[in-house]
Amino acid sequence: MALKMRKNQSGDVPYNCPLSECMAILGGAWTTNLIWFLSGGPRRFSELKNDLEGISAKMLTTRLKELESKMVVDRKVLPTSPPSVEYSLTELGTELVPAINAIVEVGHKIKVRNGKL
Amino acid sequence: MALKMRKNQSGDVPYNCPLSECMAILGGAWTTNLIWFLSGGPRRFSELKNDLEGISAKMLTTRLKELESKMVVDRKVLPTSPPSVEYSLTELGTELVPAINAIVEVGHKIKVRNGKL
DNA sequence: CGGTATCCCCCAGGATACTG
DNA sequence: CAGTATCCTGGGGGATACCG
Repeated sequence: MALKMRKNQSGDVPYNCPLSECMAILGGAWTTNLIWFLSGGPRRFSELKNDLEGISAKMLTTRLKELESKMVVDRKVLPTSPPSVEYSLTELGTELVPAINAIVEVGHKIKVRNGKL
Repeated sequence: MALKMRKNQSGDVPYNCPLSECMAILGGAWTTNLIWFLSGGPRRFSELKNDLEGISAKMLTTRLKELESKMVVDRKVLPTSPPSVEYSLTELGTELVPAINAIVEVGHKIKVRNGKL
């Protein structure tokens, strides 16, 4: 199912372990998938919207902006008509890929092991 | 900040990529940290509550039950008085650790690189 | 100690409509 | 095509109180 992420009411940081920094990036719903698809190479807005089947334009924009502000994703506007925008992983974003791959790998193991969670 | 995870309204699976299985496990708020602390060895309820500073008993119970039902965590009641309960990672849970370590590692890189996200 | 029960807040994110 | 604006909702999860 889709996952949503929220801050808690206090707004404080509960992550008191080494996971904080990276989870702050990977935390948002769709985020890991977004990075996963971008890891295949630059991708345009509408392509990503297709990749992430079911995501709303609003959330895609939100996540992309968030990742852009965190220097994970690069946004490049191509001077075409109609305008097209290309998103790609920054160097930092690329560094997240191994972690995501590790997740994918375990996910696969789980799937193989017992077709169902 | 603390992260909350929610299902979407449709209840459908948006994860249309290899991340689904594992993220379904790691998705919950506190979950990665919980597994992280358990990776150090068996731990009791109150110890975990201390580890995960700020978590409510309710959520800790919820997450532990969820992970137990997903065969990630094992719950063992020790016949002591007062009663104590020991939680530990199952074999499956142990397989999640490398993925989490990968996340930790990237998080550390990020921290080193620019002390702030 | 190791939980469960209740109450309720809150915002991530979906749906829809519109723009340059 | 690539968004932005607005409205709304549901369930995650905090706070608190209580139990065996």
